[in-house]
Amino acid sequence: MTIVAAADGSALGNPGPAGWAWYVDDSCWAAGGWPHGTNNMGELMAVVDLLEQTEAAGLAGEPLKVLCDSQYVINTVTKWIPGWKRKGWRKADGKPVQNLELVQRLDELVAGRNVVFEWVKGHAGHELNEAADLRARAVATAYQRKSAAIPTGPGWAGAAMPGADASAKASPARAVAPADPEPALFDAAPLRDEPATDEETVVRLETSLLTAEVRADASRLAELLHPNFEEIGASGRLWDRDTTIQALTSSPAADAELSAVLGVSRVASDALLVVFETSGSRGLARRSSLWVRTASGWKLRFHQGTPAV
Amino acid sequence: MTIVAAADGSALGNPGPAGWAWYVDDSCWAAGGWPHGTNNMGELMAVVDLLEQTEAAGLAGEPLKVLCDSQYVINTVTKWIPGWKRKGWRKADGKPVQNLELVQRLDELVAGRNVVFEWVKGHAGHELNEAADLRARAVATAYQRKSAAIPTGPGWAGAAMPGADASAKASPARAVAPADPEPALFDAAPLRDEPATDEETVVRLETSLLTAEVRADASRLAELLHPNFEEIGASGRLWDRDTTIQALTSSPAADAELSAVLGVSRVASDALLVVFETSGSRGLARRSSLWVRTASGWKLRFHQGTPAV
RNA sequence: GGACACCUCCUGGA
DNA sequence: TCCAGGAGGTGTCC
Repeated sequence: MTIVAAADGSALGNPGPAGWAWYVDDSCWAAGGWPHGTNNMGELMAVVDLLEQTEAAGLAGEPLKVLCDSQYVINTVTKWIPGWKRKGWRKADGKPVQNLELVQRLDELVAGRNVVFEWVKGHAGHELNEAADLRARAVATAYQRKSAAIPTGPGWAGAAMPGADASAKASPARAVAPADPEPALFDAAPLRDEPATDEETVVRLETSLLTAEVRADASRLAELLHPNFEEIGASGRLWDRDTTIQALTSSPAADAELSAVLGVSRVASDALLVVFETSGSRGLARRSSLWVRTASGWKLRFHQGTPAV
Repeated sequence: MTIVAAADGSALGNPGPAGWAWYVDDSCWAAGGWPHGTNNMGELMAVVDLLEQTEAAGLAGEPLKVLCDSQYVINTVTKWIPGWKRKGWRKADGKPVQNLELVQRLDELVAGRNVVFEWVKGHAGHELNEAADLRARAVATAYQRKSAAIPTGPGWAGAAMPGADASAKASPARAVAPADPEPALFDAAPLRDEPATDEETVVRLETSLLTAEVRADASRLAELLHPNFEEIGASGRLWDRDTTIQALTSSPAADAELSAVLGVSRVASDALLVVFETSGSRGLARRSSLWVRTASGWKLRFHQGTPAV
């Protein structure tokens, strides 16, 4: 039989704490989210996860109907992707497509599957849509409260069970009940994808920039340096992005190491300032780095170093 | 003396039988309503009538403070009207502004008057607000019962009297000549001067920080330096806010001047990065300043200087 | 310019 | 709990 599921996303403040969910019935739904995301990331991820879980459950051959209130998602998958591919994942205006990773996952997942998308008006009383909405919002709220318990749902029952195999499928309608009779609504935050805080992320990135490995890697540098990156070096010299990448890759040896992080502060919702010290062949230097969050992650926007007496 | 009045509206069922009222004291208040109206019509009309009656009483020159629990009314008069005018009385989404007639009356009435609006939380025990609320609701209830008697209040004593004219003003304390040539001290959106861009503002502030005048002024410094201000000085020394203010005020002489602004970039919606050069007794230095916008204006969050070869 | 979604805030009610 | 009257914004695409 055709599987019918609703998918929805939520982002408090947008961007802000975000959640996604898909829902078939009370014993078959899943949800997740991020400490910081957009409404559209949520809308996309809800569909991506639905496709992944049905596939993992061996239902890739089953017709699937996805109820979705986001025209962005529906148009992405049914209209816009072919054009974007043709243009190297560029939009009509030449700028890169947003949420590219999710969009490409969606594109691959949908290939060869029997899926139809149906637009439903949001908040109009459609039962499945409301159920997905509720669960997506619950996750966003949990992230907002920095709650430990993220209500992720049972997923596709049977698929989630490591032991599930063909023999188990003898049983009725929708697979086996999980060993735990409890519907398992609230999983403790799974350790595996414990989201690092933004502060941790940025310090990790900062540290990586001091390693020879990253300094030798032009594409990694290009990922980490903001398009408008500038730097005032410890010598007082001004550097721009291209010059910096060129200089680093041509002599990547690490010449200083991070000796202390003096502070990591959020100076705007999407900007973190890291103040730290390095020590190396040229002595102690105090440094600041301004990291900003973009659609494709945290980028170093500005750096300045000053030799310390 | 400054007149202080509360204004409030009420609509049973919303929309439904509706009332409005303003209140100064038990002998000076007015109320009215409609058989069918909205809460916001009531909130607007309460202020409109207050302005009309004070004007008719010859008190247009008197400072007036309006206590109002409706953010809709306060934002309308202090923030949104200029934008609506620019867009032909359209809202952000292109649809027409609601309650247009009342809004335009309010706009005309407020022009050239010395009015301040203060938001008070509804139903939080503010005496004047409760008194106005009571009277607005009484009118709405009267309309609901199709009562013949609508409690409209005494109005502005004397003003409501048809015979009131200039000669009557010999009487009490308040009142000043309405011919007052004073132009409008209304503190919302001064239309007269083009607002500076954020970039201009921040460069001006940055420049002012290099003057002896500002460096000597602890309270001005306290205004300009963010509560979490930090600095890496050109010597490599770390400074915090208090230490900086103390050092500057104890030896405020300007020891460098701004020789070039190398860039002003928005790194977040409320954060600007200024990169510039100074030259002074200790030679050339390249510097960066991170300014962030707070409720009380732009504040310097971080500064770093590096001597240039 | 259009569309869908995600919100934020205040008030008024039943 | 539920609903309505009002405004502001962002995320995304065409």
